[in-house]
Amino acid sequence: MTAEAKPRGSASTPLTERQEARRRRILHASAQLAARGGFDAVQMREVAESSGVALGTLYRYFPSKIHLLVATMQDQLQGMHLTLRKRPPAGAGAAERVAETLMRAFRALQREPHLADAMVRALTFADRSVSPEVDTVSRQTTAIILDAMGLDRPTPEQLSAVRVIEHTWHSALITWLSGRASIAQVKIDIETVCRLIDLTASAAPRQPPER
Amino acid sequence: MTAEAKPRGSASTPLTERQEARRRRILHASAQLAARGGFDAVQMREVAESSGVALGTLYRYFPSKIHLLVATMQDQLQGMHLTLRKRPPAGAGAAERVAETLMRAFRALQREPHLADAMVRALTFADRSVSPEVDTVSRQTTAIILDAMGLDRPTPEQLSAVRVIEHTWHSALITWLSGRASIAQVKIDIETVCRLIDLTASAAPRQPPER
DNA sequence: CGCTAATCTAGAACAAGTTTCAGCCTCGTC
DNA sequence: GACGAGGCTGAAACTTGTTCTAGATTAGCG
Repeated sequence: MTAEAKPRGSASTPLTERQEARRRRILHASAQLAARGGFDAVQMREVAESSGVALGTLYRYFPSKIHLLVATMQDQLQGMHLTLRKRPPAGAGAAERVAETLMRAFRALQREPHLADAMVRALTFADRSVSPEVDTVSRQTTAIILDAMGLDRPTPEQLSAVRVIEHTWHSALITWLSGRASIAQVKIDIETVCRLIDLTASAAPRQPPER
Repeated sequence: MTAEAKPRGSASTPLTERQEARRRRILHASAQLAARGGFDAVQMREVAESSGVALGTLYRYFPSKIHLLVATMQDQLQGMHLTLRKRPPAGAGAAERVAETLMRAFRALQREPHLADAMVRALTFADRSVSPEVDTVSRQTTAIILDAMGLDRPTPEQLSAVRVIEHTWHSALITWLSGRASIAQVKIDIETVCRLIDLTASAAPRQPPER
């Protein structure tokens, strides 16, 4: 019942330097193990040992394996967002640009399919106790897509389209990771769903369809 | 290395009557436990005891908890498909009919949210070893949607749209189950993605756009 | 520097999914 | 009706996520 200050979340306690370093080591170990063997290879004891931290400490930083992997995803997504921003997509329409961006992200994931597996499986398996963290990931993804669309003040309709695109993105990734869809198929699905953007664009009077 | 004939899958061994009964008892116990407490409440020992079967036998019928829950979903989906067929959707366009059908299915799931949780979580968490079973579920879902569209010979484009709808359906369910989206939001997402159907309809020369 | 509370460590312990095994039972066959 | 193969049972064992505890360390503070 004491007002404990766990090193969780965002602004609970500022985290000392050593704590920040520990957290970073843990995330690094997690990503490394995940890259090697996917979700199953990320074993809490191994993560602890591999990052030079006691099991109890690992659990203090990340209250479950799912929390850990979702945090790993936040970490990776952040890097990806920065990378993507460096070379913005070149397509003419918003739909093309979003599709191009997502395909670029997809190719990045293909380079580490096991890591992708671990992160995506954790994300979709997460229950209510991880909602805040999953929500953060979702917001990051939304930001990436809106970036690609070149919007900063989207209409509700456009937000709906973006949500649907995210749904498709996650689910398509899963079907690919579990070997039920080919890379080509994922590409098609992404391109298909991105057409929704044009649909809402015509309804949104922001960018007049001067053609 | 012996050519064992496990009571798995479709056509391995015809399954005797008692075996069929066992299988049914197991699925029933699974659904019941799931309906009570969701994914976590489906504990293999409990399923075994509750269906009057030894743990080893349970594992002979369903090689993992995920297999069991995916099979449970197949079972439930089949029932749902029959129910839905009885009263076909009444909307004018294919998009409306699909949206209506999915919303009807969604309301059915809302009646047993814990069961929905267990099934959907299992479905998205399934790895490659469950691919055939997950694929069956996917085909069942596709059949339901095509039914609602009133198609029996869809174009590749329409199949893409259906796949995207399925993606959205699964992912939207997950966000709802984990409390990150409201029922209203799921409705909007479904309606949004269903607009894709109209998009492909105009491109498909089957139903001439006689206005 | 010395104190106190919080944090960290090592390790045991627990929970639930999964595997294994010895022995009994059932089914199809002769 | 006896036989043999495979299926079923009961129980123990193993794995990995998670929790708990006692003692050592560390951080912040007077």
